[in-house]
Amino acid sequence: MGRIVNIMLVEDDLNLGFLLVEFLELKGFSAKLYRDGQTAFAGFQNGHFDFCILDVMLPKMDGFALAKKMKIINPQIPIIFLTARSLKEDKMKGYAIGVDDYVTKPFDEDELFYKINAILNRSQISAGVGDDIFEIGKFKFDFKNQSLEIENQKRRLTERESTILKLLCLSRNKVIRREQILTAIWGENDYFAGRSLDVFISKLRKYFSSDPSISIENIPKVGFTLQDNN
Amino acid sequence: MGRIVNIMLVEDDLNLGFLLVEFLELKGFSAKLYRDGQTAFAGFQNGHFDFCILDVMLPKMDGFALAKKMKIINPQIPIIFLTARSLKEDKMKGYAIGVDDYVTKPFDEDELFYKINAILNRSQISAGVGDDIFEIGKFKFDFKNQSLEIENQKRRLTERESTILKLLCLSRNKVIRREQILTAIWGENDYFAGRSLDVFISKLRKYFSSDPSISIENIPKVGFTLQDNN
DNA sequence: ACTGACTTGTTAACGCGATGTTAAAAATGA
DNA sequence: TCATTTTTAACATCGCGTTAACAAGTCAGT
Repeated sequence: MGRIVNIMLVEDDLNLGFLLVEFLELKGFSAKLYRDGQTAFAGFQNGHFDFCILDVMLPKMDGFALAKKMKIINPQIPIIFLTARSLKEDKMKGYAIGVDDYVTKPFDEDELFYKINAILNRSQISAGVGDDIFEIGKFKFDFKNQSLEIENQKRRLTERESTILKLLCLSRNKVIRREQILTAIWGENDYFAGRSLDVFISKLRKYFSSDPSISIENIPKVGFTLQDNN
Repeated sequence: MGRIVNIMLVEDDLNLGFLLVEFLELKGFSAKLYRDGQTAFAGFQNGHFDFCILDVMLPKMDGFALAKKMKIINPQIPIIFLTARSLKEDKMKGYAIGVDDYVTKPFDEDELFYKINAILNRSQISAGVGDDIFEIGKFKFDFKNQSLEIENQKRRLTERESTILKLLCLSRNKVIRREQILTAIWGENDYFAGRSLDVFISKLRKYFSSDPSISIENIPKVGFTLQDNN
């Protein structure tokens, strides 16, 4: 794993924030600072972070809510909470969500660094986001270029189409939950987001209809699965 | 496979030691207590532990030395240190060895429990523990993907079917009470929920009917048991 | 062993929410 | 402005889970 580890830092105290970013970069990480929960979540949807350090108290959306939504999109993402108070209740709440560790302010930078390493060593950071090119049956799907090729036919996909197809590809032959797609793309899973998703699934099915060995199947009340029998 | 996690506990204070073993077993782990570094290391060489909780101050061989030797044998083994003092140098020393976390005495048992889980969740053995894949006779039941395979046949299960089957698997060859299933799934155990359960049991029996060594038996007025004679 | 009340086994039918699909409206962006 | 993409709407369909209905089993009391 020679790749640089991307860390998301969410902290509304900018003094502390910049200090930490500087420290993390000194230690060889790439760190990006967000100052409230909402923009952080937007950043998480678009970017590709390997690790998150969240203040618990945040404007717009608190650390718990933020962590919960991020865990829906990527249940594996390691998260450390920064917290001023060390109430047991708070900690239990965090651990229930799946938070990896707590660091109580004021904290020691070196200790934070070692905790990050301890967690990274144990989490097999998914082999990068790779080249984003997927082989699906006879098709070749290029996420970056938003194109879907078969033999000499080449079709352009839209933003939503390719994002959804990528999510399906990343868990090919496994079930991906509706909720996960909805949170990843729309941030919310209300009724209309759900219907929109169904529309895109319908479109994707049409694109793959020429190859019967590829199918996008519905698991009622749960989600979808991209089946590739090759 | 829902294998039980084996924890090694090394603690020379026997009061605390027994208390912890009891707590860990209550939480569903299997725990073995050692009271000094040497015998612990001997036990580690012979036994098959998934997780270690070490006191730092130990007779014969201190926690650091012990951890270092264990890491040589199995670099992946998760280790948590129990420590009375919270000196920074001590912690750094531990993290340098590859320790996963520190817990400072006096500590909260629940917090220890959550830390263990957090570490297990991202460690590789969790791939064997929390993966929710069960072998039932010749069948392979994948809870997350809601599929039941035998040889080359693959059948999709519904939400309810798989939830109930998972409960049965978790107490395979033991009795699971009707009430327990009803509360877990329907939240209440009224007449109709009970009848629904019977319907699903009937369906599951049908799925397993091709393998006579698997049976779901009723214990009248109590519950069911999934018997696997292999 | 017989009865009667209760529990469980099994199959079928129904209702309703979830999904499939197409088209129109709204948003987006040059 | 127009062209493209996305969302909303509208209608059709499907299948899960519940309920019903009946058969079979269990057990206590006599």
